[in-house]
Order: sequence, then C-alpha cells, then structure tokens
Amino acid sequence: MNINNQPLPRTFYEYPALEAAPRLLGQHLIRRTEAGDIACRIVETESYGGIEDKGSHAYGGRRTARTEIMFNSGGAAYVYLIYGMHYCLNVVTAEQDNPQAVLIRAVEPLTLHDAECMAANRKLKIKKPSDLSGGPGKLCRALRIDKSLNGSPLSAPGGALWLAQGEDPLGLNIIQSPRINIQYAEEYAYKLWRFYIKDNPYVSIKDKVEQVFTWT
DNA sequence: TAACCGATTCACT
DNA sequence: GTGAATCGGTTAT
Repeated sequence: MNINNQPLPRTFYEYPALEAAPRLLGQHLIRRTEAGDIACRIVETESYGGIEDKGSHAYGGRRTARTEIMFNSGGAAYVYLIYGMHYCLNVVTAEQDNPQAVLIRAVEPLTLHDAECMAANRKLKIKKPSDLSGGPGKLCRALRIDKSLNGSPLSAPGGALWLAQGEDPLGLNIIQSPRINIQYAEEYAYKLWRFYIKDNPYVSIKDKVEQVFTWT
C-alpha cells in the first residue's frame, strides 16, 4: 500500500460532516508518539452534523466545555470519553459556529509494522482484524489516543496526530447504514449517516443487507 | 453537589 | 446473546 505523507488540503475540513464522512474513507491517519509513528487507513466513519441532529453532542446548539471544539472551524480533533472508559476520535469540519464532526469508527494498519505497534497497544489477544481497530474505542486504544489530544490540529503533518492523503474515495465501494448505538436520537437514529468500505475486515459491524452509497 | 447516563468493549454463557 | 465495568459531562436540585 502506498504511504503518502501529503496532508489533506485545508479545504477538506470545510465540508459539512455528511459530505466529509464518506470522503474520509481511504484517507490516512498518522499518530506520532515517542515510540514512533503509526499509520493507518480510515475504513469506517459516522457523520454528526449540526444543531438539528438529535444524535449529536451539539444537538440544539448545546455548547459546553466538552462540545466547544465542535463549534470551531474544521480541522481539529474532538476526543471525548465514553462509558467511563473508552475514548472516541472525531474530525471537526465546517465553518466557525457550525458544530459538525465525523466519528472515526474503524481503521486498518498500513503496514505489518503499524499492525504490530497497534497490537502492542491493545494488550489483548487479536483473533480477527476488527479486534485490533474495528470500533471507535478500539482504534483510540491502538493509537494511544486520549483526551490530551482533544483540539489537536489534524492538518499539520508532524504533530501528535494528523491526516494525510490516501486513495481517492471516489474509487471505493462504499456502504451506507444507520449510525451505531444512538437509539435515543429518534428519527435521526435511522439516518444513513454511517459509511464503510465494503468487505473491509476492520469494519466494526457489517449490515445484513448492505445499501450501496453513490456520490451525488 | 447529587443523580443520571452514554457516538463501547470484553468476558462469559 | 447478555451483562458488567467505569467515570466525566451534563443537568437538575
């Protein structure tokens, strides 16, 4: 697989989350730690967009210390703690005061070395690919992402965490589906705002009946 | 300051 | 398939 360290263009972060979510598939996420770099490819995302989305932390314009970063203009990481023990990573998008973010739900390591580093961070027997980084909490553990990275710029290569150009998502087979575990979101729970690369073994949950996503 | 609960994961049956 | 673990963020008192 081709490793490309060109950062994503800044304009990428100007999209609303619903447009950015499928476009993030196939892009590269690079984590730099004192132990070295880990590079992976994004294979599953969810869009959390705007104050009208009942699934979003920013629903109704809720603006608190936690959600504040979502109201910034796009380009930063939104990292929060869920269920008291797992971190989730989001990419903040759109313009100032429009709270939009894309949850990164699964990644796959680019190289064997990356896979070994991630497995060492997981501290768990890996029986199948999705055990390694198929799930928002799993990938944060595998990449040593915690709340200290909240607000980190993702557009700056060489920082603790950044996004780089991978492959063109227009060439991928993409499935769209309802978002996971947001049953409280009422009618928004059924929106097909989750996107994943078809047949990728690192995807967290596969739909029984898969709906093919087409670019509009 | 108390109560409630979640954009999850894992061990176990 | 089921349920426990676990605690910061949010809201109400």
